[in-house]
Amino acid sequence: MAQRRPTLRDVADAAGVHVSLVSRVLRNDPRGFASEATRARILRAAEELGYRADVSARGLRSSKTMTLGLLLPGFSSPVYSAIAHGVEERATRHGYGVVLGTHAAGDPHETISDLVMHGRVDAMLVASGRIEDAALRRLVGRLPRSVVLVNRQVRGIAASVVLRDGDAAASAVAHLVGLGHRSICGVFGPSTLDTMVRRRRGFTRAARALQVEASTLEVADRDSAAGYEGAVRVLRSRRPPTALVAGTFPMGIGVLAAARDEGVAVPAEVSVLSVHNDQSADYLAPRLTTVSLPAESLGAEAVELAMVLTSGGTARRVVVPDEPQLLVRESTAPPPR
Amino acid sequence: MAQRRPTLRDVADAAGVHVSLVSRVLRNDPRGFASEATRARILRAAEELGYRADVSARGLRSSKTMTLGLLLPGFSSPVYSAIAHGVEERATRHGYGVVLGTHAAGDPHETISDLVMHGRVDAMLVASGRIEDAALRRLVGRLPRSVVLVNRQVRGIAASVVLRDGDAAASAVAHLVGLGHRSICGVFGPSTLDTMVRRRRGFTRAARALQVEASTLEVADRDSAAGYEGAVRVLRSRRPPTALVAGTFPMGIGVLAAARDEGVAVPAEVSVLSVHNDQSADYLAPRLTTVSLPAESLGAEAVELAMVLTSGGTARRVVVPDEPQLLVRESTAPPPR
DNA sequence: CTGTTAGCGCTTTCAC
DNA sequence: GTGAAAGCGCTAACAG
Repeated sequence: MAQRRPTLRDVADAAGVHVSLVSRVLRNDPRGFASEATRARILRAAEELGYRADVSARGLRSSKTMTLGLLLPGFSSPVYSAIAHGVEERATRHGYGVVLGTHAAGDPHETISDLVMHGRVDAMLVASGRIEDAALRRLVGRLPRSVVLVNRQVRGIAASVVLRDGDAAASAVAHLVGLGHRSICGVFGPSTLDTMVRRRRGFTRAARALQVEASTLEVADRDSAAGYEGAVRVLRSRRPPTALVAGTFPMGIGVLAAARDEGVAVPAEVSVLSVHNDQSADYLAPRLTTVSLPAESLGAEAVELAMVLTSGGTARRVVVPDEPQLLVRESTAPPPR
Repeated sequence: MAQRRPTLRDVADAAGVHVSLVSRVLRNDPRGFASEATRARILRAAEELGYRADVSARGLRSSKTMTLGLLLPGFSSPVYSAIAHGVEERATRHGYGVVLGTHAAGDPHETISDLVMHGRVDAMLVASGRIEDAALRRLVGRLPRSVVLVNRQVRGIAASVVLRDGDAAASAVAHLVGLGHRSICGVFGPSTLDTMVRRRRGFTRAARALQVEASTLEVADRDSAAGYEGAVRVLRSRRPPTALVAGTFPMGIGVLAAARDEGVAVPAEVSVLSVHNDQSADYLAPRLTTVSLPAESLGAEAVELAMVLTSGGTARRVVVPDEPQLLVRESTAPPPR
């Protein structure tokens, strides 16, 4: 039991050939066209011994670790979980491993440089909104072809993947206007997060295009507490809107709670809607209408872009094309009167 | 820019010594007591060059990858996010990396064996409830000292870390009984998940000890939908209980929604309580009373146990000692009448 | 078609 | 105290 893992050597011996040939055959190296007979023998031997290439050895020799680093600020938001899941799944499909780096409290630089500088990873996927642009640019400057921004764009950094955040917000506005609303307020997280900026822009643009009165409120965070706080302020204002758009799903939960605490009926007196969907939307009171964005694709596409980069391709800005999906539930209705 | 990473060789040259000495000094190898002077020179050179040992090379030579594998079924439940976070944080503190393996759809065996057999990791932390006991035992049989079960115990596998699930459920019962409830129902997920089994046992034991009427219902899953479905059945039964305990937080959300849809007021007509807490508890209607369990510690303790194992220590069953915390919010109250 | 020969960057005996 | 040399398991030139 627990014997040592078989090496290339073991396979070669079993097949009666040289290790290098085994290596080539197993990797489908173009220069390794063995005769059908030996090829079969090698494959069988490898199979029988349960041979798996040692990634350390391979990495050392070829300086490809077959590993991607994923930097997250933590798992505070369901979006991060979705990204992680999408990344892991797609990376696996390409034979890549994923090493996790979070930096809830700590210094993101430390995390990144540890991963990259120890030669642990071939590329870094950075899905943290909290690192400043300048710091990010500095980092990318030192590691030109191996950083992909996820759910974020930064001037001067070419490789990034984002969703149609603006369109999602616009679609929320369109839905409300279709219902008859003429006065809508958007509650968004801090404009240091570029998803929030894009959603706010989409919101404002759509409102202008549809000629409705629209205001936005920026709050300090993008969690339920921030949504709650923002909604309280809006609902207590002199002329409250008839509809509220929350910048994130957790914020939507907060907005709903605020309306309840303020004694404002949803959707009878005010409609509520959030950008981004979540499983639990169906279990809120009332069930929250949302605009769904494919967060898992974000991870998958980021991996694809990383694959392109590591194989010498050129960086691009990717926008995941999936149309935002409006999911009408119970929290939106025509305005009162 | 983007120059190649400095090697041991570079540091040695800069310090005017041999690589082997650098290696020993940098690792604080007991056999490497350099004179204070050279020691200082080496340290300075390494610092200046920004030297970081290449993990592949180190792994190849010492067959220690300084990497832990974390197997999750996905990020379906917030508990998995918490575990991942706890693992990552603690592993980093020990200088270990974490590679993620999920198997939402795919074959968990593939994931595990890929990770382990490619020599990617020194140990595997298995936090999936979905793999069958037998399969797990088989796996551990082949990799004796490198598998740690997280949030799960399996007969025949010594290394595991769990929380005080039973006590958490018991504490929920105690709270309800203290409020005056005499008829309580527990809705738990499938008994193939041993957290569910432990919670159900704790529930039943506490009810018996406190001499109240208690029944349990097993539903097919442990998400909001399952909680909803279970609660509907309970609330429509001939003699519904005055209180419901949900086996997980998502189930608690579902139970709340079911009560609302069935027209049963919470907490006036029925009290609801969940095992496990979550941020969003404060934003539900009504705010959900929960029993909090330290899910992040689960990850941290699993890493500690893995450290023990990889350094030749003996496997043990760890129960994270933290007392479950009852967080009373709005969903529990004395029974009607 | 297949084998030989060098290392990748590091740790680890064993010398001096 | 420090250096020399070997080699972890693999891939990549170059031979044949």
